[in-house]
Amino acid sequence: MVENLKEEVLRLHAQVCSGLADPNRILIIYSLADGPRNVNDIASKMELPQPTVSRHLKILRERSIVRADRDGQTINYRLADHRIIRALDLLRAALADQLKDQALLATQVNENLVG
Amino acid sequence: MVENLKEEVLRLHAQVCSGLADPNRILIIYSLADGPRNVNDIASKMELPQPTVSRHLKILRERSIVRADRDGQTINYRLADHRIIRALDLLRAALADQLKDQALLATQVNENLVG
DNA sequence: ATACTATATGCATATATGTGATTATATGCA
DNA sequence: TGCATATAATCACATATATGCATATAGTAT
Repeated sequence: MVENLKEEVLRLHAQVCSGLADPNRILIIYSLADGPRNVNDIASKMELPQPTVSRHLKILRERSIVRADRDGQTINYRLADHRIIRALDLLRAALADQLKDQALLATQVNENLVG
Repeated sequence: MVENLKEEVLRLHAQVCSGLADPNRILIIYSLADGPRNVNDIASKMELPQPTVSRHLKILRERSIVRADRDGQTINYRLADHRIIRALDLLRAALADQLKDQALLATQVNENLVG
């Protein structure tokens, strides 16, 4: 019973994470970091077809990463929880350090080859 | 040029995130939080076939989420950067709050229906 | 009703997943 | 050096899911 609960939470967890697995969706999330945006704003900013953005927003909605508020004709999307930005920033920091280390390693290898 | 760089980093970022998109991989990551483990340990602990775990580990390796160190006959896997645990915990906290809110909302709706 | 905005659907293509069977790699010992 | 063993990775297959785009539908305001 407890195992099922754990598994369910894990599944949800993974579901949230799968919402982050596309570059366009990460861009959308960051574009919402400053405040709400509607679909067309995001689409024109990202230079993507509107249906494509809409589909990504649907995925983000289903995972409760963003919320939709209708305001007249437009629907504004906003982040459901800004901790997602902090989580992404943590991953970016880790990624940056890793790339830095790889670059350093490449330089050292190159120096060894040259020197 | 700068745009290409940004896109490349985003792609990498999404690649890292896609490594988190499977429940079994999240379990593997958490099972490595306490220290290194080899493939068979993880497989028996998770009750999954060894090739399945090996495949997930390959994905995690390709995304530099885990690193492999050979020690004699066994290969021990460890987390490349523990910030990934912090990022996952942030997402879990956000998810937990959200589930709590939903439960609260459900209770309130129920009270309204009953009372 | 009409124009405008946003969402949903259908299709083709591409990628992910789990599992059993097989192969590869490295170690340990004669 | 050569062989046996333990460990891990890969292959092959079926199934499932994700993606992009074009088109169609639904909802809102004037």
